[in-house]
Amino acid sequence: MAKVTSYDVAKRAGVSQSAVSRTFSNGGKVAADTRAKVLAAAKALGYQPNVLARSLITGQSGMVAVIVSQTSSRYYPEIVELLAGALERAGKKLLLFYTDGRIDRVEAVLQEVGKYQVDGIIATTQFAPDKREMIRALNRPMVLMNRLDPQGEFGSVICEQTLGGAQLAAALVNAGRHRVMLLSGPKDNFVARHRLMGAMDGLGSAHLDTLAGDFSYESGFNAAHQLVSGKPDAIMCMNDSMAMGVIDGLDRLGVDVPGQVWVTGFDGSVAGALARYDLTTFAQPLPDMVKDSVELLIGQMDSPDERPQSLVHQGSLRVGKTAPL
Amino acid sequence: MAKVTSYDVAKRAGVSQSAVSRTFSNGGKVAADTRAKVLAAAKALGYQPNVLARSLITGQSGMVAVIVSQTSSRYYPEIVELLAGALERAGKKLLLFYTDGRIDRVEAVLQEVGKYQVDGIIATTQFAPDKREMIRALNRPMVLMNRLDPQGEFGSVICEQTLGGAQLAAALVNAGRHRVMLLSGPKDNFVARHRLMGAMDGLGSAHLDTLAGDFSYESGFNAAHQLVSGKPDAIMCMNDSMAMGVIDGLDRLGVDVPGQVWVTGFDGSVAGALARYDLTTFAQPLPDMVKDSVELLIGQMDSPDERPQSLVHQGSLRVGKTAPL
DNA sequence: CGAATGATTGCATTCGGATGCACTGACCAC
DNA sequence: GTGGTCAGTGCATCCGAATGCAATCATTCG
Repeated sequence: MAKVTSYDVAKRAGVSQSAVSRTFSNGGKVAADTRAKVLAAAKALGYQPNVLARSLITGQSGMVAVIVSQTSSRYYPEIVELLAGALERAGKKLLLFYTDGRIDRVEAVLQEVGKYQVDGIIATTQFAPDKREMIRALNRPMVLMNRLDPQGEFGSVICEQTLGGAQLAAALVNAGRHRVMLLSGPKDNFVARHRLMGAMDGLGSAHLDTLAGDFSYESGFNAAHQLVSGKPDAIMCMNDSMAMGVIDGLDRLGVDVPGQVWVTGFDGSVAGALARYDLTTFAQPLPDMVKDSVELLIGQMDSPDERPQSLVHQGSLRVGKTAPL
Repeated sequence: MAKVTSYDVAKRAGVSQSAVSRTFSNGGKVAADTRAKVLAAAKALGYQPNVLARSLITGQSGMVAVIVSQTSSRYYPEIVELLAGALERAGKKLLLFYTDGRIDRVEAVLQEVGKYQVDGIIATTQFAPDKREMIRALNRPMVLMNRLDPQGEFGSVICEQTLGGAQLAAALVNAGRHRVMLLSGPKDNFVARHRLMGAMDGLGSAHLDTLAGDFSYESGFNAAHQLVSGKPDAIMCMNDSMAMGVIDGLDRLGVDVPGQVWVTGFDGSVAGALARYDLTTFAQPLPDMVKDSVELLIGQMDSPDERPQSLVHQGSLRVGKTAPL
């Protein structure tokens, strides 16, 4: 009922605590019948090794910290869900941290992460440059998702954002769109900046103007009015959530999509693919990216001295009905 | 750079390890200047107390296990996200477990949970009755969300499902719907069963037939054809995800909602409220439920001997355009 | 001025499990 | 029969922090 320790099991099995420990850890040498006795006793008592105690010695807790910035983008829950599955398959537990997107929260979160002896970190958050030392002090393998580490100190898995933005933009221009409005994401956000850059490159003179959004559905919804005031023939939103918001905002204004104006997103989220939205968007291969992130992290855990890799994925155009390319 | 322990801090501050420990734990008595010295040294070295080591003594890890069954319902990510916020505010870390809805996974997950000395458990999963002993053996406070513990051994926060189903059904009948199809959820699912019961009660003779779904968008989409084959005037889906699937499936079949048939959901999810779906649904007060779950859990942690509470929330009808009640 | 009071502090031990080391036997070769 | 090999085993110690207890010190009281 109460706590069962390896000593309890040892006593019941008539062996030493060491034998119990060896039975439950990997490398241990234990005779078959000893192991059997231990397992029987353990089962009878309902013994479960205390991973936290084990971690004191081994330095391995089996937990991976996942840090996501909780922007209102509906994309993040999708990432977390996929990560949960991938980490589970890798035998790791997921310790979840949200930063609310606020920079000051990042520091607090990093402190908390440091207190738990996680085996690694997967982050989709922005880190201020002056936090670098703090992260280094954590001394744990880390993989950034869709954030680039300019100094290559941490592993990263990104999707070609700039190129994607450019491709999407070029496709619009090729399809005869010449008055394109942009709805940007948070200014300090990595993907937002790169997507925007690419989009502007690809649009060239077809670029009408840029409004500021924050990745949330609401910011798209609210921007709809202003976005169409200049009579654009297309609106490029820097993520799917905002695109959905824009579409709904336009609906309310009586503006037809794609009849009067085209709208595109960016992410390739499950939500954006819902039939009633069916966004034209630049889709990131999220399942692959998640899988790679975990593999990269595991790799870094196994060989800490190797220089962390940076993986770049290519996304692909997803043509939906909001911009019939 | 490497690991900094309380001994390192102690040495640098010229005090004992005990003093360091007392500085960082709550109850400790430390003179002001000692504390200052310790804090200075800790800061200089980048010391963070090792929570896992601490947990060995205190029995408190600061982590709460959240177990969700990953049905394909898009509602679960919303729950996880809210829980993350609420637990964070309570100063707890979230250790995330998915069961994939498979019963055999539940046992594996419970074992894993047992190995980490979590302070408590919040679960939205179904537990087979024979797992009861196993859960009891974990000996940890637990709160069930939208699952009822018939024996009142664990705390629970639920929303009145049966009543909700009945209210929604009655509203449909009152609005003149007399040929109503039902799309059920997973057979062994608590909320699915109760919603269905309520719906059938409320419908009475207006109940045409029931098809089996599994809470996923896809199951709704695929069921659309069969659902309308009997010329119903309304389709009640036992969750929002399926309702969205049904609507999209009907779209493809050229069936107009709500023109030819009304469709209702159940949950009150954020996704279902998207303007292009705008579901009529029975909405659970999820933020309140999440808040209560965490409070209940904390309460159980503080006073383990008190009998766990069961909180029942009332949901409310949300009238959208898929069924203009 | 000596003793009592109370606040700090350090020592030693503890939590639960992993592991280096020395030790025991069994088994084999010579 | 003797020496050697090697699989299994237990002992003792360690991981990092919390805490009961006794020791220390300053302060206050009679």
